[in-house]
Amino acid sequence: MSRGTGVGSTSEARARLLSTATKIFYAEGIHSVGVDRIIAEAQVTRATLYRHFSGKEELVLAYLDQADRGIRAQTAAAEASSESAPDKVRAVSRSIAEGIRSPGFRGCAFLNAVAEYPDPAHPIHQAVLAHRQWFLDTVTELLARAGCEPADAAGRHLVMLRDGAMAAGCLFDPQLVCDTFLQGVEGLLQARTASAPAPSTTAFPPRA
Amino acid sequence: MSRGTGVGSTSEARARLLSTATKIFYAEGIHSVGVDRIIAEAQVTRATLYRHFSGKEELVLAYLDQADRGIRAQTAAAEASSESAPDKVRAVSRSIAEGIRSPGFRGCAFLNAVAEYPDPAHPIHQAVLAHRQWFLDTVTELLARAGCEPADAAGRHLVMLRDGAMAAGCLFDPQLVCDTFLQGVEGLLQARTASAPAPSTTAFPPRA
DNA sequence: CCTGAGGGAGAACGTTCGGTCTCTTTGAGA
DNA sequence: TCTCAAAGAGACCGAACGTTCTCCCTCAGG
Repeated sequence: MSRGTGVGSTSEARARLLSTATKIFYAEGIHSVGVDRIIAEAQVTRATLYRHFSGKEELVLAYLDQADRGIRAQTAAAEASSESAPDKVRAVSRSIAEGIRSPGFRGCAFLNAVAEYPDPAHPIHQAVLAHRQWFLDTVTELLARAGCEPADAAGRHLVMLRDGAMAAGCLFDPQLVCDTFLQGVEGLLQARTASAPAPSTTAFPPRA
Repeated sequence: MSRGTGVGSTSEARARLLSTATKIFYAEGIHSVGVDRIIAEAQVTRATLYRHFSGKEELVLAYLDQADRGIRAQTAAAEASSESAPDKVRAVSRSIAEGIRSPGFRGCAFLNAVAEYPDPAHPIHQAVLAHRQWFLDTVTELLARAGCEPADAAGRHLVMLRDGAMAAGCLFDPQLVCDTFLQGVEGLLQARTASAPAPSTTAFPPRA
């Protein structure tokens, strides 16, 4: 009844469904949440869910797709915020750290999802692999332009630090995790580049 | 004598149950595996499971406890295999890399479990936190004896690399992940130790 | 001998799961 | 005005979930 005013061509119920699924799947996991819970919280009937998605699996895929788009946009924005290639790497790393520090952080949505779908042939598993491949490629390209040699090894190193930071960010003190991560990135940039252009303030040798 | 589900029980059926649960939970996750599956594969009846464990949750806790004991033993063995403190760090890291390279590797049992139990108050979540705290303390102590300063930052850095390596080890080429991890550990040791030269020229070996 | 615990076999519990169904109401465009 | 897709409401399905139960067999210790 009093649902909404000016309903456009884009389905409002579908948007509510997806945003609710995103919130709950990320916060509580996938297998442990039933569709009853999602339709109740989205204030949508059962039939509406299956009108927009073929099943729970497609809803999960839509959730991951939305997370993927969000991360790509966030990364692009961070990349665009700096001029030099090394500073682009730093900006992307800082945006990752901001995510870890933000309230409600529950780790990497993709690492969490793949822990629940270990079968490599499963569509959800493959969606995670695709996202990770994009991130590795993006970051390797950035490091190459920053003069890191060899760029692929540097890219794997940066991804490894990110994975560790995302995994630990909701298990340890997020601030300490972010500090460790950003120090690691700085060390990586300085050690792998020949010229070693440091941003005057923070260096790898720690403060106190 | 031993009432309830004491750890010291010497029951043959219980051992079969636990080893089967370990295998299946690690390979396929926890929520997605029912007790029917476990009792069938362990060739044990339903009643026998509930004679030894109060429920599925206690079985999961026993699974994690067994994994914890295994990792502690493996770490102790690696530690004992070397003389100098820095070499002990290298030996522990190498044993981690061996695990990642070994067939059937499906990531860190604890990171996988905590992805399915995000609630910090849940006993399973807390078991993961306890294991991680032990590992951080162990590794920090080792790095302190290796002359790393400050040891706590170095410990967090090493744990972050390990977490990243364990997370990626079953998503990328394990060999590349191990190489990246061990290079990261070597760089950490050389950069954080006062005695080592550690100028940024030779901090990270460019290529193995 | 008897006893009693451990285990096998399996029925059954109530709940929740993901998914399908019918029927009605709504609201915007032709 | 009429039409039709979107959405609500909710009954319903078979299966799987974790759990409890009864009954019977076996075998070592008293």
